[in-house]
Amino acid sequence: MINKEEPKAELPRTPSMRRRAAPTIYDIARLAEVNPSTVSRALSQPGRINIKTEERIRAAAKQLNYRVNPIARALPTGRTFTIGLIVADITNPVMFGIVRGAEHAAAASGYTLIITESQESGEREATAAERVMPSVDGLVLGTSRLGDEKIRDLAERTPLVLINRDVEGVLSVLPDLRPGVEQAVHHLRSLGHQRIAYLSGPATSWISRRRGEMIAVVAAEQGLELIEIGPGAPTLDGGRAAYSSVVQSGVSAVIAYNDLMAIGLMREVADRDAPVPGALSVIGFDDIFGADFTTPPLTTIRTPLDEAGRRAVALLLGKNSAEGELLPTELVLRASTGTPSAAHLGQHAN
Amino acid sequence: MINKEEPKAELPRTPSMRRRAAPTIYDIARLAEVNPSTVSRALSQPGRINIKTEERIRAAAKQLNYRVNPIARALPTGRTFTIGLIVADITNPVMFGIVRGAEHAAAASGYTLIITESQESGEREATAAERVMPSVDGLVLGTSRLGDEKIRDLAERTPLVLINRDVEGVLSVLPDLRPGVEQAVHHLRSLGHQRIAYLSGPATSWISRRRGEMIAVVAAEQGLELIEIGPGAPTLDGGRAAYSSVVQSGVSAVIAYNDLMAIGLMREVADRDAPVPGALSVIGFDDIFGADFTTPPLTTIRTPLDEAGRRAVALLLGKNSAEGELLPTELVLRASTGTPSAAHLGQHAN
DNA sequence: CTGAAAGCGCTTACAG
DNA sequence: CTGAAAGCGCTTACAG
Repeated sequence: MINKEEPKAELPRTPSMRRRAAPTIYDIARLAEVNPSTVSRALSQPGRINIKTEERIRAAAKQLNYRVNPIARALPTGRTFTIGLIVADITNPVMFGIVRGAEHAAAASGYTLIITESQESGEREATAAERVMPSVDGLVLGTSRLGDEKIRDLAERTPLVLINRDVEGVLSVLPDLRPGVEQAVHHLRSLGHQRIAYLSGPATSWISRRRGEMIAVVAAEQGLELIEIGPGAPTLDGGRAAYSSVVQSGVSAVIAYNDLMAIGLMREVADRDAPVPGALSVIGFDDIFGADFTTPPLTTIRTPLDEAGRRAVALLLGKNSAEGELLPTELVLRASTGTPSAAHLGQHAN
Repeated sequence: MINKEEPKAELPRTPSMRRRAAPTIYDIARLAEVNPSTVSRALSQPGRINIKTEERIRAAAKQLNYRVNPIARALPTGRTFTIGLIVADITNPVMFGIVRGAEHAAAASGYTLIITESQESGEREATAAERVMPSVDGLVLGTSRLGDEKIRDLAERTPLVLINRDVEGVLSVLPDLRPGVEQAVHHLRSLGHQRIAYLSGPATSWISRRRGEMIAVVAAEQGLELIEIGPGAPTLDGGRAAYSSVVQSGVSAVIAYNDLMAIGLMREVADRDAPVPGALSVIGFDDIFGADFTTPPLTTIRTPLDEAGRRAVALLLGKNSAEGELLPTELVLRASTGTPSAAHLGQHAN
């Protein structure tokens, strides 16, 4: 489609838009007076052939400004040197960290990243995976909404690493939620909160359930009453939408599934002219870009997103120095948490 | 490297990690009892062959759960159905909008996006372009740091679209800076500012120069004195670093190259216990995610980033319905701008 | 409409 | 060490 376009009359793109044929190993072979197979060896396995010959070939390649065609190389070898990353929603800043870490790790190993979006749909995620699989050496599912079955099925057909998701027999990079959650719950309790809520994310999100479970465990340990609200969309709007449930629940503090929901909830509270943290203390998860820009700055449980992306790619490439190791979490104390006031949002629900 | 790894003894990944051979058109041909070339036609050019035969072939393909191998298809056709997007820095939230828009537009046309980062280096950008070119049907340079020469050279070898950069004879998507800048400058003047600064971005950024030029033109028209500060890194730190120059300049308001610099500057001012906008009014460019989270929320000149990414891909794919049309800009009024106080940051420089 | 063949640009056993 | 050949999974003139 691109190349078939007739040049528009008004645009002077004479040589532009018309692909110049790239030199191949045959061109080099002719120039260096060797067999193409020798060129291939010289270029892809340095040191394996006569040094003189190799030098001659390299010189010819340089002269022709030759670049290997990765597509042509991929066909016989099955190695594409690209990695597919599938995320639920690129719009979500949580992904930025993962994308960035994954891109850097991939680039550092000479790999290219292909990013695809599933739009929070398991079905679309499966389609995307199938579509991209033949072109990649492996897949990382950044925020899978797929069932365990399907994930195992994919893992049988291609190297696969999961982020924030645990499926028996499949590689994954997972956080150690306990330290961050302990610090958060302890922080709330020491502030005087007695009744708190977990605002959960998408029902299909494994990590949302895990976060809720860990909070439940720790809240019980520390003698706090916990109410679960949700599920909701992992977005600003999802957080805003939870406002009335939060009021009804009678809690004085909420830990949201992620920073986006936390921020959305804070803004809804502010829009109702109630103060944060006076009327409601709010804690998020992730520490995304901008979490410290909010008013008040958001207290949040940081999970190292960059590191997750980086490690997922490392696992995929077999550089699994840290295989099985959990990523640390920690509470980042800012200003969205405080002493519950007598007039907190949920007081009349008691 | 991935497939060669010996399965670790402790991991029960027997069939996992070992690629199951995918079915090919030869498998289908055998099953449907036709020639492979017929299979190819049936699948890639529906309606071109006998309907009965086509149905038989489709049934066989379905039964085998066949997916075309895009790499194998790309070799004879030269069409990869993927697009390369090169950005200076994925870390920069400005890119998020572009990436998102580009990804959506690409996906909508059945294309896959490859993202590469040049890390603000023209040299690395050139390398990335060369590396990725054989695998893509076209390139969009999101924030090119390349010289005009090199860009033209690339454009001669592959379909290419520029964002925020104008090079004769090369397709590009550009903003119409005037309305946004006019509104911003007028806004500052009506607030009582008389002496303002433009905090410029990277010296190699074409759009940074354009923004500065447009501000200069409009400031002159409206009778404001303009000082240029910079160049600086287009980051939070770049904004912070400009603090002392801003103080020295004696201005009461600054328009920064982008929101990141604007936010960085605001935070530096706040860290010095000076109020924004009292001590200094600050305006950014772009309206990135989080620009409305800041304290105070950032007044900024919005440029539609998603739309830029989307349109760049559309141009690349020849769906150039809006070719040559400029993207609109507008001032988003928030709270980082106000009346200059007598005690503004730059007062003693006068 | 369909088959047989050649070719896309590489890699890699197999000989010599 | 190097050449000649086959093959990766497709597509597409060329015949029939």
